[in-house]
Parts: sequence; structure tokens; C-alpha cells
Amino acid sequence: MSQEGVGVDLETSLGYLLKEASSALRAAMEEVLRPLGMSVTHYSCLELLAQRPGLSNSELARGAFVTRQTMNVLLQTLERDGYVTRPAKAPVGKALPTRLTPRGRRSLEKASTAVRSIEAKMLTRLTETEQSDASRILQSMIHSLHRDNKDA
Amino acid sequence: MSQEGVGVDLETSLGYLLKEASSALRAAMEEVLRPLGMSVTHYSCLELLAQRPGLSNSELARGAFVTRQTMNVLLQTLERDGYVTRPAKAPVGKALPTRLTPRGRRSLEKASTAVRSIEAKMLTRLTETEQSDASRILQSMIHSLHRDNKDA
DNA sequence: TGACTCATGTCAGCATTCTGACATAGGTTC
DNA sequence: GAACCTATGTCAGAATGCTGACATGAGTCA
Repeated sequence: MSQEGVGVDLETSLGYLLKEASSALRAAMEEVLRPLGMSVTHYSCLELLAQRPGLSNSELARGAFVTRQTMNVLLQTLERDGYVTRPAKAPVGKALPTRLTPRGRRSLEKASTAVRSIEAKMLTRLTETEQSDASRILQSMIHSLHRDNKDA
Repeated sequence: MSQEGVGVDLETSLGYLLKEASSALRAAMEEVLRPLGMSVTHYSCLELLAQRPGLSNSELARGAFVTRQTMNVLLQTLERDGYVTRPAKAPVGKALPTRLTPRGRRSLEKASTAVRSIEAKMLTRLTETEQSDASRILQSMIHSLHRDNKDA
């Protein structure tokens, strides 16, 4: 495995570990979503809509961590296939509030169950305390990364 | 911001937080690497080679969390532009050990500095204890996700 | 009112990554 | 040796996501 430890700090780099964990999670999600004919972004969009009905395209994009252009393409497909609906005219501004159709809700059910089992699997060896530690630490990382360092 | 809390557990989902943190890290890395004309995968490849000279294409792919086809395309570009070298003939098997050229090493230096500053920024508000907690917890998650549940 | 700024939806083109496929090198088992 | 399995490098095509660009709607400020 070419594992001669030559001043390697990849194993101890939290950035690398974060990427590795996220990659493993995504791979596991893709594995269970593929049989359902659903991609991770596809699932994320439906899950967001189930928990927050009426989100606009741009809001969904931010929630799924893709650009609004990417989400727009996905929404057009989901709308064409009858998973979501959007009004033809924006009630206010340009934002079009999106909602799940019964079909979309049904489709999400199995996917949601599968994904939750993945998340449970990920946490099997962690105590309650460790899980709340993880939550707090990850939120701190997110906050620090988003913060603009404009203080000279 | 459409934040009416309707049975939402996205904020408390560790899977979602993991994706959010990873996304923020990647965005921050892209931001500092773009001026250097380097993508995240591009940087990852060079960093891996600096720390473990002689890695093959497939090993680099696994280390950078992409497919070996993707890494192959990248390596061909890096080789053409003189950042890495590979022998024309495999010394054993088919694996071609890859190494950084002086130019590749120089190019990596600035990028490595920039990326380490991002990682430091990410950890600013975390204590030593929290950082080692994070390391242990992330490794547990990775282990659990990779483990095949074949035990009936 | 008019100019400015900002967020949004959307179209088009490009970049990146992936899946599928094939041939080859090495090891294992009989 | 032969059959088999696995890992590797590589080519080709498809899928996915991104950047650039434009027009529109709403709020701000003079």
C-alpha cells in the first residue's frame, strides 16, 4: 500500500479527514440511492422541499450546495416528471415557490429511509456525547470558514 | 430566509453538517487556489506526490477521492506541462510510479502554504482537545461507513 | 421619478468527473 | 502450463456541475 511514513501529515490533517468522511458518506448515499434512480442532489432537493415547502430555486441551490443554475436544470426535470410544482407566475419578486407533488412525496419516502439508515450506520460507534461534540465542532468549522478575515 | 422551523432536522443532521463543512472547505480552497491556476484535485495530486513520491495513478486516485480515469486525465496534463514525470515502462506490473519535477515542487509550495492557512482558519476557534476529538470522531465515521454490514 | 444595487430565473457553453469497456501484468489454484 | 481473479492504465462517451451572461423584479437613496 505504499505506506512508508515519510513526514506525512495527511493522516492527521483535519481537512483531509473531513474530505475523506464526506466522500465516504456521499459514496454510501449514492450506493443506496442508485437503485431508486435518484442522485444525491436529486434527493437533497426533495428532502429540502419536504422539510421547508415553498423554497425557491436559489434557496434550494444554497441548501444543496450547488449553483442556482445547476438546481434550475434539476428542477426543470423534476417538474417535467411530476415530482414538484411551481407556479407559472411569481407571487412576489421573481422567486418561484416550489412544492412537492404527492408523487414527489412518495418517491422521497423510500429514499429518506435509506439515507437515514446510512447516517445511522455512520454514527454506530459514537456515543451521544461524541455526536453532540461533532455537531458543535462542525458548526464551528463552518462558521470559521465562512467568516471573512477583514480584521487587519 | 424562509426559516420557519417545521419539523426540520437538517440543522441537527450530522450528515448534513458534514456535507456543509466539506463544501465550505472546498469553496475556501478553490478561492485561494484559483489565483494560482490550480484546482483542488490538481493540488491534492501534487500534495500526495510530495508526501509519498512514487505513487501510481490508481493510488493517487484513491488518495484524492476520484476515479482512476479522472486522475489519469489530470496526470496526462500535469505530465505534458512538466509538473510530474512517469517512466515510459512500468518497472513492475503495470503501475507507473509518478514523481514531482522541480517545477511541480515549486508550484506546490505556494499552494501548500495557502491551503494550510485555510485549514488553520477552519480550526481557529477549536481547542487542542476539540481538534483531537474531531480527528477521532471523523475516523470513526469513515470506518463505520466503509464497513460492510454482512453480519446478519 | 430616476439611478443604483441586489437577488432571482434562465439560457448557453465549457469544465470536470463519471461509467463503460478493453487489454495487459501479476498472483493463485488446480 | 491453464484457468481464473484482481489490479492497473487507458480510451471513448455520457452525465453532472460550473462560469458567463442577460433580463426582470424589488428595495434604497438622492
